[in-house]
Amino acid sequence: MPEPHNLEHARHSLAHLLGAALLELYPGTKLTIGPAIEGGFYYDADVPVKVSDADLEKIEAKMRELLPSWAGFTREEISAADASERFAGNEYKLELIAEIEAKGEPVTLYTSGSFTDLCRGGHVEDMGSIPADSFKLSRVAGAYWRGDESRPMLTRVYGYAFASRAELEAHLQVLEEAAKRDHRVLGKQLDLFVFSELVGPGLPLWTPKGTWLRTLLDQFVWELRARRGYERVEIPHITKKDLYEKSGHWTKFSDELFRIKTREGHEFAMKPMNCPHHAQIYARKMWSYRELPQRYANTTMVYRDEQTGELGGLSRVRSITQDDAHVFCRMSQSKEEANKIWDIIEEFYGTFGFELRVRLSTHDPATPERYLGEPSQWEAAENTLAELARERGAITLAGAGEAAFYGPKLDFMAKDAIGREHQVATIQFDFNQPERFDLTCVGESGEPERIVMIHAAIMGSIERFATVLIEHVSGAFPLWLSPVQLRVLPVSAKFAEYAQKVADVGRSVGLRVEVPDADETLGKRIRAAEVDKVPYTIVVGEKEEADGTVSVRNNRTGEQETLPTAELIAKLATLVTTRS
RNA sequence: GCCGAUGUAGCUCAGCUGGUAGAGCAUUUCCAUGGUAAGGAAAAGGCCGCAGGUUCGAAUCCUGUCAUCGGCUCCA
Repeated sequence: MPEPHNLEHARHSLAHLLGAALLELYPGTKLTIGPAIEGGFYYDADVPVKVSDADLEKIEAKMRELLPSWAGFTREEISAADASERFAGNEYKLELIAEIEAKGEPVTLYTSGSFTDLCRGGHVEDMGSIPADSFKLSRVAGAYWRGDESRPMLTRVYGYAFASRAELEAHLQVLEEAAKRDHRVLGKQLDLFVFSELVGPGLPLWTPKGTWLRTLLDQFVWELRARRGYERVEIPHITKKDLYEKSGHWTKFSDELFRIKTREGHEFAMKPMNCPHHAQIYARKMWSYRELPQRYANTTMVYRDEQTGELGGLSRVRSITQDDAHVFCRMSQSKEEANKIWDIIEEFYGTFGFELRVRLSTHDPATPERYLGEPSQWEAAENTLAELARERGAITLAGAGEAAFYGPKLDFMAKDAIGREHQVATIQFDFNQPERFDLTCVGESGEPERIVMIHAAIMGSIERFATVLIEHVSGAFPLWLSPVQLRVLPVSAKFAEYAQKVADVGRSVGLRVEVPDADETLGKRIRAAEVDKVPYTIVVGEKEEADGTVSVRNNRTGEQETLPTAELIAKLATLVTTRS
């Protein structure tokens, strides 16, 4: 969302102030760049000493100390040569100056207080307009110069900045809310998955409850696919390197491949993707165009040797479960197939209340060498996708240059309950693998015809989708997806038998029901069900047993009612089958 | 992988400047037999991440290592 223009100026001005503070506190510091960002600002500097989070207070104090001596910013335009002299010894600024000069832009300096910085502008008129309590330094981090990992690592200090103290605090509140929804916290609390130091980083272990979640999500996707003619396939998790040499992935993925050498010296790899395997299933025979499309679905793990620093919770792992599917079809069928996949995506994400946005990712005509295949083929495929988007009335973002090297795609972004957007599903056309594996069908004329392959992941990866979903619903899954759907609590042990009877009625229609021992007070057991985010708690005692009823408590709303057992169970069963 | 921080009981966390560990919740047992968000008591539970080093003595200081977190780079 766009923020008031002057707030961005305030943030940028505060970055200057931060730079000045760093310079004063750490002599020998070489400043680089300090932009405004969403929510605040940062400054990247080459600081000769180690700066840690503990120093933030000191830096912030220095900023507040300097602030009153700053007023407006004065602009000064100087020659590149003068600027270079002025920033002699600061190779970062010199690099920037050279770039500005090369672009033919004016070299400008901005001064406030006693601090002058190379800057293109965009400041507040008066530093006095920035409340001293409207900003807060948040953390120190490392960042590569120019975002290039082959270049020096700089010290980056981040700060939050808003128009007022109240807005700053509101922002911190939002962050706190997000932290409460953190899938790592909820995953532990709800007992969904764990990591073991013995198993290794990025290799999640799924508990019984977490496995229910995975299974139910996968089943849902499978139902949507089965209705559209997909068939399940299964493949081994390792393969000879030859497969990836042929597919072209051996070089592209080489750093990420987990390699295996057999005792006879043959080289294998854990699969980092499934498409080549699926292509080999397709390639098993000659196909008539009448038999196409062939649609193969396969939920399976792939393995990628991600750098340890990139791993985090479930959102970035080394064993990734993809709900992968590939459609092998003629180009003329591709639109209809993409349309069907889109239907699945819409129904799937709609069920959870995600708002979707679509990006049409096309090739960049300026760099044809980055793409494989005929320009005419690309154009046709991109037109197909654009047409489809138009027909569906979707608001599509243009993503020129965002295509994969092997074909254009539609990328879907889902907005979650607290407004964050996540890239989720994709529909990708692939010209590369049909070419490399010589995938064809026999057309009407009896001649072989090159086919197209469509990659169709709905969740993308179950791990990543699970993080998005857990945080979206804050751990309170809809009934159909809850690992435990119902907890039956007898008021006391006297009614344990009746509680079991009620549970059995639920289980007979496929509900997942728990009946904990009545060895704690009722209040405590009700609280436990609430904390565990079980959707419904049933309480039974003397009255219910006599009437054949149950008292049910909706743990999402706190409402409760008493009704005949059969009636409640039938109601819940309906909610489950309709996924409402 | 890089920069910074953190690692103490199953979980969440105390443990000041070095003198070999503590709470709450969870667990187990006993009492209480409960009516819609925590009844009471007791017990058990720790290679203070791991390996070295400094020291009479290390959870505490130093080095290395592993893991986690916040970023960077990369990515489903």
